[in-house]
Amino acid sequence: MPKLDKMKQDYSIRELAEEFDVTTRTLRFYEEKGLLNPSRSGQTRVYNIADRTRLKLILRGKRLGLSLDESAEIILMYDPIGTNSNQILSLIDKIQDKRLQLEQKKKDLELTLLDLEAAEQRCSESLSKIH
Amino acid sequence: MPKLDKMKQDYSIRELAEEFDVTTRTLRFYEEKGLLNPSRSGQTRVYNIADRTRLKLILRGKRLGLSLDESAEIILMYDPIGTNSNQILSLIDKIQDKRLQLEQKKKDLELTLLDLEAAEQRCSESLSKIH
DNA sequence: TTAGAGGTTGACGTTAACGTTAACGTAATC
DNA sequence: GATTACGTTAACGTTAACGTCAACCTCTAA
Repeated sequence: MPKLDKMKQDYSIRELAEEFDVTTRTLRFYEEKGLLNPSRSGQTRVYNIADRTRLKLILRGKRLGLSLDESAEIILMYDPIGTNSNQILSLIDKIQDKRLQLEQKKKDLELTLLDLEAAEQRCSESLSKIH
Repeated sequence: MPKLDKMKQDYSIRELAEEFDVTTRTLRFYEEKGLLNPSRSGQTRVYNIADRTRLKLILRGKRLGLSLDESAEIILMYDPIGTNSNQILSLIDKIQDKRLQLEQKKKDLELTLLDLEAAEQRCSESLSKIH
């Protein structure tokens, strides 16, 4: 009886690259740096849903201005690696650190958005003066 | 009668560098790239309060993961350069574009924060299970 | 069987954002 | 007048994150 698993999905390197609008070189590069670990069919890379998710997180990190190393660090935080109390406690510390950093980033972002809003406002006023 | 102006403040390159925790090389580099334009006393650079503000904005941009060019672009949006309607309209467009980009960035940021929160939660639960 | 579309591993090239060193000028201080 | 502290320009070095070849495999369709 064949095991039918609708959820199981594999992707070629090209499929994944096109979906996320990156090059295959990028995917190989991420693998070199230890950010992705696709399995192999012969020589050929085979990506599964978990790899896809990791890639998504990496690219989200990039959009936030995180380095690949930083994204890798954060992704590691999502996985329950440590098994003893000390490891978990140290992980909690690291998570809180990152959260603070990102909160700071969020504040900077909001300030910039406010500045842009004000600038747009001034533009509109200039326009209405010109009539 | 000497003009006493308490607000007028000048800074040496070192003062500014130390205040913002960057190197003097960085300030000279920003000038090369057209991001700063300090006046000169002889050969020596003299920064005023406006230069300081621009630097602050550049560094804020960096923390957001913006490139220097992007920051320069944004800073230009703060100044009312265009004087005719078309220029102003085009500026408003650009401002709105940037705002959308930054809003997207903010969403990504918030997602990441949620993920980290969840991760921390799981850690805490692991801990309480260990007891 | 050959042409084409996919994959692979090197390995060198490129850009941004500075770091680093050299070689020099100047002003105060010991 | 030599050292020290600060400034200058010029130029080469460095790192991250890929781009861009080249040279090669492998399967399938014409």
